[in-house]
Formats: sequence, structure tokens, C-alpha cells
Amino acid sequence: MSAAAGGEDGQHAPSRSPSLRERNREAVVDADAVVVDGDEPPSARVPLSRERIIEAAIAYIDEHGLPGLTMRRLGTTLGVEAMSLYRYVAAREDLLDAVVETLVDEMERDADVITSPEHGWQDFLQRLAHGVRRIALSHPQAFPLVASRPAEAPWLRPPLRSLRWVETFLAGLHAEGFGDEAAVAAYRAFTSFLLGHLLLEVSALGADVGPLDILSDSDDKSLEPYAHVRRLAPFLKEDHSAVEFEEALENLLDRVDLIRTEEHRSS
Amino acid sequence: MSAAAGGEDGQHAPSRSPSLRERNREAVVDADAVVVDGDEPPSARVPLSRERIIEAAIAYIDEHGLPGLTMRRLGTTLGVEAMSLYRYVAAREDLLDAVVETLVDEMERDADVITSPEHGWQDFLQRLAHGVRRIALSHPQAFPLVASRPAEAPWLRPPLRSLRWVETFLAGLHAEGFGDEAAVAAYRAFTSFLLGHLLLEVSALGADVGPLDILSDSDDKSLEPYAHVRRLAPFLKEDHSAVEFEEALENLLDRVDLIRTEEHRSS
DNA sequence: ACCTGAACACCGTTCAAGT
DNA sequence: ACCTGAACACCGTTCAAGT
Repeated sequence: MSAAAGGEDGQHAPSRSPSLRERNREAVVDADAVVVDGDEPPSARVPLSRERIIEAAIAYIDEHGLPGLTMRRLGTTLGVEAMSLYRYVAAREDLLDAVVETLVDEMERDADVITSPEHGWQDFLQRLAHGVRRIALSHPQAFPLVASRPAEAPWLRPPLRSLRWVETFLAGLHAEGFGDEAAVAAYRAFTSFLLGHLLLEVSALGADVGPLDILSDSDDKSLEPYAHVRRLAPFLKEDHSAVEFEEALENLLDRVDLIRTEEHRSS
Repeated sequence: MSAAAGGEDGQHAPSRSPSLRERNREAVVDADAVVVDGDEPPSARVPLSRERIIEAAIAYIDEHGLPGLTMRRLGTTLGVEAMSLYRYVAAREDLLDAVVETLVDEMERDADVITSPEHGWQDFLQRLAHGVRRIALSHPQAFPLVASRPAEAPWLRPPLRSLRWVETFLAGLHAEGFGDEAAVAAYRAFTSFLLGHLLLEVSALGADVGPLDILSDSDDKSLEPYAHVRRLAPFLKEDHSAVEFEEALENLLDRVDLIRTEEHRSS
């Protein structure tokens, strides 16, 4: 049924992606400027580096999907044989871990995300949530990795799965007067809210435009037994992800507020 | 870092799994009893079937993880060459789709899940939620597939991603007096709540027992800059997944109640 | 110091051939 | 009708060898 679609993507991947190449070159030039500061051979081949490989991997996943990412194809993309990559990454698995880490850290360079509350904890959490959402939406193919890679510890919950972000989160709430248990409870609620929404949003983006999508305009026989689905099709097809996100975020903030004040009473 | 762990699992998979074999045999005998009804050759080799393959695939993923599942190894598990599988499944991708479908339909055989409300919609949704949770927890390695396989349509949201379950959901709420938009909004809220919680719970189960897990008992130098994480470690390490789930479910039901009554006022 | 050729053990998948 | 042998094009990964 859906096999044909799936079988396709693992095969040929013509690597015509000028923008990718440019981005890499740019990134490396930046790095050199900082480190070597002025004596790089002018027209020499840009050398490989871990960062360059990871960036290329993210770009490749964004363009061709995760299953399309192959050490050999990634090598070709970088103008190099696959074996060369192993100087910088231990294995494909290691590369995928690095991709997740880089994605999560991308928020640090997001100007709208602040690292400690300036206008109250609600604003703080709102910026954090929107920052993660921006990442998810700009890397819809790669984002699911953030959820599916095994975490380093059970309490390092996706999508805020780095020590640094957990620290930022807890420190922020602490500074805003949250008690210890309340901060942790808020962290838990926040992560599961974010993960559910963003994964769903991202999965909707990648949904097959299959036979079920024609469902609205006619009485498709395959929908025969599903009267309610058919009747509600117009509503189901509407995309409310943005407002849904805002509403759920509001609700979450209310819950967090409850958590906060409840703790004040009891402990 | 975590590369060694990841690299390991793709290699050797000694197939000593008597329980698996037994389950398959049993399943097939059942099927034969219904279809052929009495004239199967007594000690003949159980023939392959799509169901048997899918069941075996689920069992294999549960035991060895998703990346360990290989057409060739699955064949061996079933006492057959890999090529034989292609009589029943179009491709590995097709098999994974079938695994997801089977998992989702497993709820149908769950006695505690009812297919239309008997004691109000809250009870109905509660049973549904717990049913999905039971599946997730009993197949922690396979469950993420439910979220990551591309959906057939954007509005078929994981983890309730079958026409039948969406119909059941909508019909149930409709019967309980929900308006059209309210039922759809409830479906959206319900799925994202479920997905977030279950994915997080399942991912915690599979978390590496790595160096970060020792974090509590000593002042690990790697935690130096993370004062709050270190201080809150005792709280972070506590596992509250069950109560967390119940609380979030309660909250969701409250929200759904709001959605329901709001619609009554406006439309 | 950085990259590659050649090789190994594995993959998914096809198809003509066996029983 | 059902399964397999042989083959193909692809993988990840290692390591000795090239520059």
C-alpha cells in the first residue's frame, strides 16, 4: 500500500545542493577567522571538521529525510570519501547524537530566547517554548530524532535534553521564587507539553498526501463505515496548530502557576 | 562517547528466543483452526503468513530494538530465508507500517477499553488513555514508531492514527452530547496529551544508564557548572510517571469539559 | 596531518529456479 | 503454492597505504 512511497527514498539522491555547500564554506571561514586569524591558504580546499559534518548532516536530513542519510552520501555531499568522516565522528550513531545536540543548542543563538527571566517566569517559559517550536518547524525531518534518541538519563527529558537547558530552566524558575519541587514539577509538565505538540505538528507536516486526503469532496467508499469522520472532515482538515499551541501553552502556564502556589502552602 | 553503545546493537543477534517461537506457533494454530478447520498435516512446518511475520517483528523489536530488526534476521527467527518474507510484505517499510497498525489495533482486544461510552465521556476517555498507555509500556521499543512513521493524513494524529479509532472517538463524544467542533477540538487535545506523556515515559525506560546517572551521590566534576541540577538531583531522579499521567489526564478532562460547554454557548 | 583504496561483513530486494 | 540460490546495488566500518 504505502510501500512504494517508502521504498523510493532510500535509493538515488542526486546531490545538487549549492546552498548547502555555501553554508558550510561560510561556517568554516567564520571558525578559521576566530582560531587561525588570518593565515589560511586562500583558495585551498576547506578542511573537514566535526561541525561541518554535523551541519551537513542536518541539511541533508532536512532535504532528504533521515533514512536517506548515509555515511557515503554525506561524504559525497562534502566532497570527500565516506571513510574520511570517521576522523571526526566515531560512527553514524555518534553523528546522530551530535545532530540532536546541535539542534538543541541552536536555541542558544536564538535572540528571542532569554537565558534568565527578565519579565517574569511566564514570559521566560513562553520564549523558551517558542524557541523550541521554531527549531522543530525549521527542521521537521530532524526533530523527531530529539525524541527518539536514547537519553543520557531518564530525567533529561526531550526536547530539553541537555544539562545546560535543564539548568537554565530550573535556575530561571528558582530566581522567580519557585520552590524546589515546584520547579521540577514545572519542568516535567513543560517538557511533555512541548514534546506532544511539536511532534504532532511536525508529523502533520510530513504526512503523506495519500488517498485519504481526498476525503472531503466526495463519498469515498473507503469511508463508508466512518460516518462521523466523514461528517467532521471539514473540521478535521483545518490546521489550527499555531493557535492550538498558544492555547495549550496558556493552559500549561496556568497549571504551572497552580503548582507554584500549591507548594507555597504545603512545604 | 555514546557511540560504542550504539554501534554494538547492529551486529550479532543470536536468535535464542523460545518464547517468541511458541507465541507464533500458537497464533498460527488458532488461525488454521478457524480457516481450514481440521485437516492440517500434524507435524508439518507452520506456513508463513502476514500476521505471523508482523507478530514476530514486534517481538523482535521488543527484544532487540528497532535498528536490530533486519529482514534477514527476522527470516531466521521464523525459520525461513529473508526472501520468503517478500511474499507477504512488500518491503521493510511496509512491514513497519503494519507493525504500527497492529500495535494500534491491539487496543481493540483490550477488555478495559470500551468502544462507546457507558458511564459518561470522562470514563470513556480515561479507558482509552489507559489502553494506549498499556500498549506503549508493553512495547517501549516499538512505540516510538507510532509517532515517527509518516501519517496517512495530517489529521490522523498519533497515537490514535487509524480511521477506526478516530471514528470511535468522535462517535463516542457525539453520543455524549458534544458538538462537532468540540469533538474535534477534544480529539486534538487528547492526542497531543497522550503522545507527549507516553513518548516521554517510554523514552525514560530506554535511557542509557550512563555516567550522568551517578550524579546524585557525589559532586561529580562534570556537574560543576550546573548548581541547580545538582541540588535538585534527588527530585529529578524520582519517577512519578504514573501519578503524573493521572494528573495530566485529569487536567485534560477539565479542559475538554471547558471546550464542550464553551461550544454550547457560542455555536 | 589528513584523506583514500581495498576489503569485510552485513543490508534490502529481485527473479529465475527448485519442490 | 510456497520457498530458496544466486545475484545486484548498496551499507557501515577498519586499516594499511598514500600524499
